[in-house]
Amino acid sequence: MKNGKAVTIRDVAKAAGVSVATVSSVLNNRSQTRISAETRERVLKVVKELGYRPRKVAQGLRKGLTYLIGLAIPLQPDQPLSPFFYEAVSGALKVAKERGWMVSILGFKDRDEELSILQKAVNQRLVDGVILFDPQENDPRFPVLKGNLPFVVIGRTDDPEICTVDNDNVEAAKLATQHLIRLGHKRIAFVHVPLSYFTAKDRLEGYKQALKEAGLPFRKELLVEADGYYGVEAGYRAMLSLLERLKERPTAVLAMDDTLALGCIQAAAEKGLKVPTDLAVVGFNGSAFSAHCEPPLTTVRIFAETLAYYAVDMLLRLVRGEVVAPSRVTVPTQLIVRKSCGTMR
Amino acid sequence: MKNGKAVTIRDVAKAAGVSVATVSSVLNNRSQTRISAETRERVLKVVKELGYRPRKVAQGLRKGLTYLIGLAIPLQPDQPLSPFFYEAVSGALKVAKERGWMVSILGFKDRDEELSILQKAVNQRLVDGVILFDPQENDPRFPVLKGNLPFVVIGRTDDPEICTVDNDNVEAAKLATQHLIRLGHKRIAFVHVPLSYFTAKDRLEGYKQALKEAGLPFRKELLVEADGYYGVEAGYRAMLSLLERLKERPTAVLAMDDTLALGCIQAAAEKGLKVPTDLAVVGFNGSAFSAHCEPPLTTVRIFAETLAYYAVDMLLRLVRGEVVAPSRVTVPTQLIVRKSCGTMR
DNA sequence: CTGAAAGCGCTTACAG
DNA sequence: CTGAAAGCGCTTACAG
Repeated sequence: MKNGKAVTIRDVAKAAGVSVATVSSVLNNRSQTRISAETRERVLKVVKELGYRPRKVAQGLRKGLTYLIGLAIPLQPDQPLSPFFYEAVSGALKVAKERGWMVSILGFKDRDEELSILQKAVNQRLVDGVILFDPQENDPRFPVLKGNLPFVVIGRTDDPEICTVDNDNVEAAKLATQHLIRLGHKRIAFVHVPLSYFTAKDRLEGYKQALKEAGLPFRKELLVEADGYYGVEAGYRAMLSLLERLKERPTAVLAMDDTLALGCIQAAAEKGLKVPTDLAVVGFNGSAFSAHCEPPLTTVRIFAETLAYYAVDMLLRLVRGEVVAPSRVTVPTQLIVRKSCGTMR
Repeated sequence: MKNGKAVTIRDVAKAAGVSVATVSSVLNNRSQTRISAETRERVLKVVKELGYRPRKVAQGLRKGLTYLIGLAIPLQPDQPLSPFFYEAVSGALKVAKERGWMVSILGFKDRDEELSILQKAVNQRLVDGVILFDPQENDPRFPVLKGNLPFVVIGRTDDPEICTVDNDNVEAAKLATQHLIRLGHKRIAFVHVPLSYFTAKDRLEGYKQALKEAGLPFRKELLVEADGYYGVEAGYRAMLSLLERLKERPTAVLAMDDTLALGCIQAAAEKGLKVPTDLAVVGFNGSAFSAHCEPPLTTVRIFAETLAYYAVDMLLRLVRGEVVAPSRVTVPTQLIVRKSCGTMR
């Protein structure tokens, strides 16, 4: 087939001396149509000889499918992607491949671009379904997609009709906070992204619950919203502003993400504070680098690959119209204790 | 259109009282067919009202295109992707979007899987073209693709017929080595991936040239091949074995990648060596984390986003049959001096 | 057990 | 200036 015209089902049919319908039936193992063993064998032989494989795009047009699922992922050239999404892509790819689907990255730099890309995906039927990340309250993406394109959200939503895959973020943050409390900390800061994100909301809730159960007061002044969503710089700025603002500084900080935690460590260093002796730090995600920074980061491991695996699995069932009841899957997290949180005070 | 059947070109034609051919001509601005201003306007109005957008997959079948380009990227769940690929995806997405193409990730865990995926891409016409990374000598991927599917390689090849986008890796490694020499180093180790990769070969060449021009001897014992391709662990093991093997230890090390460099720093620490005082370290890539590790890493910045941008641009021209002469594009690099290489000895 | 025909949603010569 | 027809490469009822 090198350099030649691509071989089509027609070529196979001609070479095998049967109709294209027969070739198709053999290849798809249609139960409706019984094919004699010898015909089937002849067809299969020719298929193998010619190296024929049905064109996905042609099957797709006929079946109304693109065999493509889209991952709506933030991609800023300057601000490199969080390892979280890397793992997610990897998990998505895994299921997709198993099921004969492909994964396309729907990259965007802000919410507006994301919305326009999703709208385009709907209009041009670019993909069969979409995976969405980081849901917010009144998420503007849902109305664009609802009823038009199947989608699954990684995270929590307030709309019970939407399929989601999420961690128990309340529990995760609670465990992390309890760990710090057990080490003797009483003033624990919390660095978070905007609370309109359910993930931030849930983790704040877990943080509060842990304090409450330990009989510690919740102090609003120990909360900081990172101004740049995620990222080292954002964490750095958040921690710096916190340290400058507070009369009595915190002895520990729980950061919503490893990159934010890294930024906190930098800010602390700049203020002459040593981690973990002067400031205990705990992050979220358990990204690869978290084990290799200085000091190694205590973190709540989020299994992004697993989240994405389940999400795509669910999405593919939606695409096939298999799921009726909206499902919500919960993936466990895991506290990884390293040096940055220190030991008993 | 919510929940209803998707609107097709037929619907538009009917609503506008014209033929589908006319709608298509209007939408594609065909120069062959002159359409009267009023017809065009009427069609455009209906298109807007109905929110019609031609289905990509249908256009594709007709034009023999998938409007999809594939990025063949290593993806091991356990070993998270290097930031290099992140940036590359981002660059690829940028051009693709500009030109109305989509990007699909062709993930694989080893060379065998990569080959089988590429073969599948050829047979099933999954994509219109492919971007390949990290070329080797006698690269087994080229024969699979050549003549069957357009492709562009990020890196250097020995086959002049293949389109490539690359850095001048000889020059880059030379500049980095010269910098270390200028700081007073005479025993500079080089941690590299297998030399069958052209990138490793070229960087070794630059390293050698710098030594030679400075009148320093090239010592084979200062070379180490990382056993795990890239990654912190691989760098750690490489450096450890080097330190244990050598009687007289190096005062500096050039690592082929930031993750390898990070591993070298860890190994050094374990052996009681301080970076940069006891050991100067220089990496490659300039990944985001390189500015935030301890100490901040001196590194040769590789602009993966730009590499991918040019590669996809070139690939799209190949797909359209525009490029005749095989092209090779070279993207500049940049030495970023931070703390890990230290100062004058 | 197998084939002829219709059709998925477009675009493109070709007529008129 | 515009439309009828063919066709991209498949799959799927439907005949026979």
